Amino acid sequence: MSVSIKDISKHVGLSVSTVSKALNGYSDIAAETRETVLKATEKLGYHPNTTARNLRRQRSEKIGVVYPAHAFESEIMMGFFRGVVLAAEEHGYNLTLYTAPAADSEALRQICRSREVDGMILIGTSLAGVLQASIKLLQGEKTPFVVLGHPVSTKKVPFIASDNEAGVQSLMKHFLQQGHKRIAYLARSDDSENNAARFNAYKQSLKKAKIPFRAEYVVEAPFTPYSGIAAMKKLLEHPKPPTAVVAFNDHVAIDACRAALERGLKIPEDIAVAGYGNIPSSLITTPTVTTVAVPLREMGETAFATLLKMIETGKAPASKIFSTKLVVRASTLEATY
Amino acid sequence: MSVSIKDISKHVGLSVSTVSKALNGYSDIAAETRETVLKATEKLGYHPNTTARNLRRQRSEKIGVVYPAHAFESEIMMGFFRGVVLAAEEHGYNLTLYTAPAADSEALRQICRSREVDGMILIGTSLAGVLQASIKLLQGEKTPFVVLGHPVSTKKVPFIASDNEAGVQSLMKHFLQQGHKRIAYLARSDDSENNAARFNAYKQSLKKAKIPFRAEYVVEAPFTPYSGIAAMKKLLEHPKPPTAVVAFNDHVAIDACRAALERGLKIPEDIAVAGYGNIPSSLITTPTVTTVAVPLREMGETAFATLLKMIETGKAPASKIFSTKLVVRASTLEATY
DNA sequence: TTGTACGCGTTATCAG
DNA sequence: CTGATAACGCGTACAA
Repeated sequence: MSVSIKDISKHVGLSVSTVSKALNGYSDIAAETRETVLKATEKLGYHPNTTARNLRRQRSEKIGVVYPAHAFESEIMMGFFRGVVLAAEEHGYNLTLYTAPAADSEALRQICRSREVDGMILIGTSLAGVLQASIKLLQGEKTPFVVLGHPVSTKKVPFIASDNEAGVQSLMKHFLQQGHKRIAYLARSDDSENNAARFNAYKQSLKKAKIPFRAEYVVEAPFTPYSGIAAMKKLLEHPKPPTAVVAFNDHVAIDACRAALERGLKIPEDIAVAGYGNIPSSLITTPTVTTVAVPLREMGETAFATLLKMIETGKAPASKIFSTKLVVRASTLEATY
Repeated sequence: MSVSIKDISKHVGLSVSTVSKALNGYSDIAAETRETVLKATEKLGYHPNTTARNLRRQRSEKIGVVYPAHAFESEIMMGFFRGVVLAAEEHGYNLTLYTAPAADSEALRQICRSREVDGMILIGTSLAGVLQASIKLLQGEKTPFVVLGHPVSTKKVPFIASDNEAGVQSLMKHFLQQGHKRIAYLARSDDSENNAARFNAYKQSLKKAKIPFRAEYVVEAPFTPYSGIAAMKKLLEHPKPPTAVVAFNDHVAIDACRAALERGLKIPEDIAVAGYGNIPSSLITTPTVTTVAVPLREMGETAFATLLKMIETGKAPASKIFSTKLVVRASTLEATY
């Protein structure tokens, strides 16, 4: 058994509540008394039992982070995590990890009802529908939450996302200016809202440039390691393969590059490839990958800050959409058609 | 206020304790009574308050994971994390995150005394001394803990590590067989024990091959992003630069490759580079990086399993050292001297 | 300024 | 088989 407030109470001959007050900085405690208590605290090596404190205070100073099962394989997620972790540390909160419930969201409800966290951050991207289901469920509970890395159409749910449309538009503009006509899109329908927005920007850009949309130039790359390789291979089997590829994200783009290189193609001369996210890996592959830079860490920090505000004020702050920045690298650089 | 056991008690007209027993599967409860209680539970949407339960049970079903501040930038750490996360989920435990205390380990003591976790996993690698200090402190507490990814010389502290010596030896053997005479080592003294072991294997291998050790062929690459670039540059300034480089880990090796390529060198013709860890990135860079494969995920899982055993039995299981496997890739492949 | 008493939600013990 | 009672460790109106 650890040393508790009761032990101190006995040791200094004061009541438990006096000790408690002294420790919690109440003003109605004699300076001398406080001194005595603090000394005993030091001497006995007392540390408040957070479980008991939480039970009493009805909060835990902990934030739950819910993430898709394979998050630790995605550098995008890790970028978000970094931000959340940093912000949490700064504000004296700890993080409790929960993998997103594959099917039943019952687990989530349990977490809310059990009050083991003061709020939750849902890191976006998950199998289609799962995130939506989770959101729906959480709306029925009182635990505040924010969604990170994924726009949410449901009103009143604060989310932190990047400007998918503008990001992909800048990419498309880059390709169109280079004279590309056959531009493909490697999709991730699993990541519903993000994909929808990026796909839409892709289509709109084509339309604006009066280039007909071709369904054969859209191939799926699901959220499994190296899925982009198979997707790209399929794309290259087309009799008139694309000259440029917009990948859903950098992981897919990197995979796509590998697949193209393995086919003996030159990047960007034969085919240009671009991604989304500006993850660390996009800088170390050959060729380096042109991408849409997204402030992952900052978004994570903002998600935390937003949640904190919800916890403190009880109100839902506005969602935030971060603007992006085109980063042109070798994978698209030298192509001039 | 959430619905509590008391509400159910009222609703079904049974005492609180009977309800509790029914819910916890005690055998001395009439089947019918249990049925009634379970139904009410369902109807009222009851979920046990874990904080209260933990206070009573004196445990939290949570494991603390302590990691160095920049862990989310290291794929090695992420590999460990994956394993820990998976194992925790499988065993119904949740993870609470703590960044390793930079200086004062007082925070760690607080965590132990406050009993907010049942045990802790210290993910190795941190600024020199910090991990040692933490271990020393934790030994004075009763919270069980294991160290992951870092051998520990202190007896009675269970750790999960990879076989550094054998790993680097296999790498050195590979280089020596190719005829390399000038082999360099990019060190990371911060990661004390791992580095010591790898460095030692490097030196021993040289000695065995009767190649004199040269201090100029050892350069530091601290635990900061892209530190390997500067280290490699320094190495290449040597009038007689090495023909092969053993990097502390894959991140450093990848950096080293970049630096060499930027200098216009060919890999592996001009200089061969090998790393340690077999992280995902080592497979997607150009050239792909020869490395020592380490079962990161499995190590994480084992760390968790070991800790669980400690929690359940109160005894300290043996440490485990995982054997490694040489993975030869393009960065060393074609060199034949 | 200090102490008393109670409650947070749960579980364990012991009578009945 | 069921229920009253205490206890886990802490915080806070209220009384003294």
